[in-house]
Amino acid sequence: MKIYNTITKKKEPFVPLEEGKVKMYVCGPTVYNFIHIGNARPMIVFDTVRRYMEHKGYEVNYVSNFTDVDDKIIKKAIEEGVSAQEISERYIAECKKDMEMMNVKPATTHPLATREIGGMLEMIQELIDKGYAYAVNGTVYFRTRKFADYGKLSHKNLDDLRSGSRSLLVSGEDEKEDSLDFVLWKPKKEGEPFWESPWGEGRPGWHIECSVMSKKYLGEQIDIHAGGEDLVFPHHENEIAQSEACNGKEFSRYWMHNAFLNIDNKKMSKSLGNFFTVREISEKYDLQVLRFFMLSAHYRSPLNFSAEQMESSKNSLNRIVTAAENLKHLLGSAPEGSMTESETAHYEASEEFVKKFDEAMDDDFNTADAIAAVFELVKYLNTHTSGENTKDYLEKCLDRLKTLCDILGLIVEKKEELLDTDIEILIAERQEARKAKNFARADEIRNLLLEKGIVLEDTREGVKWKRA
RNA sequence: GGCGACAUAGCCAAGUGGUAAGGCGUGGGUCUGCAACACCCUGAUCACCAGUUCAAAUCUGGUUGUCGCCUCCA
Repeated sequence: MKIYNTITKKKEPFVPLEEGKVKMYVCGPTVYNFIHIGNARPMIVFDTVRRYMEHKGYEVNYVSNFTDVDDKIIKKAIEEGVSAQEISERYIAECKKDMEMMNVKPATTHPLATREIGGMLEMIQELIDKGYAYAVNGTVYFRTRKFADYGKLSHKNLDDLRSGSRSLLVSGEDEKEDSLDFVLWKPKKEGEPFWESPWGEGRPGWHIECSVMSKKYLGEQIDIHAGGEDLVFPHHENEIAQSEACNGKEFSRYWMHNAFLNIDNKKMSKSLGNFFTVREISEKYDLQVLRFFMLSAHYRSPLNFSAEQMESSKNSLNRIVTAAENLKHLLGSAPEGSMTESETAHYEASEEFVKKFDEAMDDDFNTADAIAAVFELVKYLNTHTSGENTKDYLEKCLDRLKTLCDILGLIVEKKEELLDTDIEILIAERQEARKAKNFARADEIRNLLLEKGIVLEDTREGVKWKRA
């Protein structure tokens, strides 16, 4: 398995710190509103990474935080006249609902920044003791000049950064020893949530959260640290500085970053206002469609979101789901017995697509290629299954398809829902009408059901129905 | 201004040295009472120019274009 590592700019073979185990940290969202579809990309992408690793037999300890103290949360709380905690709790709950609809597995641990203040105070103190941080007027800064490797992740030229930021210097910033120094602890402002600290009442800087939570739940060294590409600098660069200065060892072996999601070829951002929330999308589409869309491109390529692409994704996903449904339908009337010789041959031949799928995923999680393999399997199964096949064979085929889809987190098997009695009666009546060649009545019933969201299909093995 | 990425059919998107996967869409056909599903057929020489090589979408240089980071942001 190869992973593209931002820090080396190369695909590297994945070798875990501890055999059979993966320690993975993914930077989570700041919860001051419903998450938007840009937030959803890393969630879906890295959930898929996790699923594939688990499929390969790794025990994955997956940690993803919620940043629940931040200027924007405070601003929103003031607007609504409620506490910051109320805001963050509300949107954490909503975020979890969205994740479930996208079939993103809950993390092993979802730590909250506000519950980890103690650990942050400890790490900040340790950094001060080691000479990597200093306090000025209630603010604690990280001393970037002291950390020799500063810039190794983002590959920035520090002198350029310094001269660039000199012109941006804001008042109050001149208390820093160096323009690149960043905040570990900031003093409270009136009306803001705060905690006691040796440097005065205040709250932690953003970067220190992740260093502390990663250390607490995964240890001083982890296998993979992931997030959106915008986090490379400064967030992840700063995390490395904090963690490595404090712990004296390499923080994370692999750094993974997903590219951005654009909307109609423009960058999406909260400040520009051109964003969709996941919740909005869920009103129009099953979020499985969104998941499929996200996986249809490589995670390191920019992806453009548009209505047209969602329609296309919907149809594509439908092809896979239909194939699974067809298999299940055939299973209903399939004869018992073990696989015949030709069935065995076909089943073995379909292994080729599994192999192609694995190769794609092994190559830095090339989900676009993996999906192509799924489609090839779909076509193969569509062509090589019929009402004459044995139950054994059909079950194995369905299982093979489901296994691949499950790695991608795509649900192809809808829950069995009982038909309302009324609908059953209508289907039966339509069958009578068809027998009597009263097609006008048959079509009338079919359209009636369609309006209720029930789609009928007449197959050789009887009438199939599904919800649109 | 500094750093970096990308440019493949109508749309999306793999492929990084040996004569272009897959999906959507389009058009035609088979099946079906019709429809749906499925299946078959239908499409690109890979932004442009120059070079390296027996051989390049794939390497090198240049041109043009799009985008990202450098500031809170997934």
